[in-house]
Amino acid sequence: MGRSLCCDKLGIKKGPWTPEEDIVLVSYVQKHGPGNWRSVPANTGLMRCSKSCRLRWTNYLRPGIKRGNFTPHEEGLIVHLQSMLGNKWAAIASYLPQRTDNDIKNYWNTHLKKKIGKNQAEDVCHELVSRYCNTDQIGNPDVSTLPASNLSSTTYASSAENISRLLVGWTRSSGNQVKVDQGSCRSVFNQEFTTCTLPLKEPTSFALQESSSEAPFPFHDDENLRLETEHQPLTVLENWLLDEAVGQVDIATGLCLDGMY
DNA sequence: AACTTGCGCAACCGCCAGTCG
DNA sequence: GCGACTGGCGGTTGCGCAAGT
Repeated sequence: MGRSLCCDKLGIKKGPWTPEEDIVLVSYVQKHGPGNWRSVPANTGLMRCSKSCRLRWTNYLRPGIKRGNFTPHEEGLIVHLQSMLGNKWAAIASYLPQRTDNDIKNYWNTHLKKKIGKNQAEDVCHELVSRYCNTDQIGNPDVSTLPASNLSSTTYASSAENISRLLVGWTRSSGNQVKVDQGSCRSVFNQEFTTCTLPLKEPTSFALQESSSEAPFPFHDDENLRLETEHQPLTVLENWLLDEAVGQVDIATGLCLDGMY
């Protein structure tokens, strides 16, 4: 038998936190700062284990937490990061500082996983990665171009560093190009054109720059893009745009504009 | 109105890694 | 080096509520 868990101790309360308990915990943390959770139950009289106190603080009471609906931008970012990092919710959360890893995990499990099939999500996100990230000299995405903000805390900073290391392994292979025309798109795989129609209901709602027939993709003929040749990536993109009800997408960056236009 | 079903989310569980004596 | 302890993380559970019948 392993050692007993703290929450197995007699008298330890489980279940939802009451407002009174929240007040006690917040008051204590405001006075002493987060950390040393072991001492929290002992010094506050809370009949909760230290782990429960820490979780309650980090997932619910911590200042700056944004609750409520996820924006299309956040949604896209989660999908994108999940495809690169897998279920590393803490790492993903480091790029959405106002969201907790628990929130992101819940949102993924209850919304995004259903919306986007596994393979589809992967492909969509490869598309998004191409647009979110600048690349370094050898084609690796530059994580610094991701909208990671407010990385000043040590936890978030170290997570961001971990992501940077993970991203090093993500490289682009050569030989594929993609071009987009307004209302339709075509992809080129190893010199072979495959065309898939993009039946935009309202093409003008997308932020096509200028009046050029070619959207300003962030990569050009002389750049390389990793795409699985057995897929129709832009068909996936099409589904993304139509099914996810993303109102406006900047084709150049892949960013959901979320009412910016 | 009563009951059932499905969903969202807060909280718990178990494992792991780091630290300390 | 070793074991105890703590904090962090990802997976899972179960309660409460809304929607459907």
